[in-house]
Amino acid sequence: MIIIENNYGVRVSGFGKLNLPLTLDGGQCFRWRSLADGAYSGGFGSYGARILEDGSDLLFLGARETDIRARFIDYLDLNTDYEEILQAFREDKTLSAAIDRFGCLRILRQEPWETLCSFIISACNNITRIKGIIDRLCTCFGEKNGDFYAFPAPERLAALSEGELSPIRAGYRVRGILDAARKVSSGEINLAEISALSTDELRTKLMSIYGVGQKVADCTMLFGFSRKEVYPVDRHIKRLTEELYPRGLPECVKGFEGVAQQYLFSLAIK
DNA sequence: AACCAGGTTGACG
DNA sequence: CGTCAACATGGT
Repeated sequence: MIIIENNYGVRVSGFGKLNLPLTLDGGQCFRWRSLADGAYSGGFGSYGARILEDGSDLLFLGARETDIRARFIDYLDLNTDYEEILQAFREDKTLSAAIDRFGCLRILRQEPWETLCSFIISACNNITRIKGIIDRLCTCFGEKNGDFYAFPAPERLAALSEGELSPIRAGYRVRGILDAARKVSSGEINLAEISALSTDELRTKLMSIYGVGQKVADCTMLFGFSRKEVYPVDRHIKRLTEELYPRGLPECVKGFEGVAQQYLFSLAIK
């Protein structure tokens, strides 16, 4: 991979392929939006940026080079070789067609806290509105870094009452947000420590939070703990899986069920 | 204007 | 165990 800084920003090349629009705006995360010029503006944690595609390169604007090297590259999972994974998926007809259509969808390596909180909000909600709620959550309670509002820390949210969270208009999901913030900030759930747990133990831990069932726990594990073998089942994936794979997932996705899931989810929503 | 949205919970049989 | 309504809000 090559990373060079020039007057405009930072150019990254030689990382293989990436479907940037669908990776940043395909339901894995909720803080990016497309601009009129095709660039994506947004961020994660306390890091904001604008990302522009230039051929097979990426141009990062408005972020520091050190953050791009230390954070954004990993966030976009550019250090992972997807060729091998997708090659195996070719054995399945549906996935092969999805790869032809969508190219290389990468599984973002997001922060556990932001992912957990985001997917609590996602419950029985549509993506447009999820984005709106998270936007308000960040502008109301996140620290401002330049023109980007950081995702609020659990300590900040834990100090709030349900009433104080009403401006974000998250409805009944507020109770879950607060329970997660309280358990995480108090250390009752240590996100760094539990990242070492097995999938089943990790899921159980996450599900001890109010508003976190199996689906939200699994999305948190896939997108926030980089567990690519986890297969979150929402209403779309349930329907598609029963339809396509009544006798179980194909052997060729083993170990990367979560990646396959993201292709199927894209088929369902696009 | 009705139907739907990347569900979860608690009550009931 | 499985089913089911309630939950708060607004996008399409």
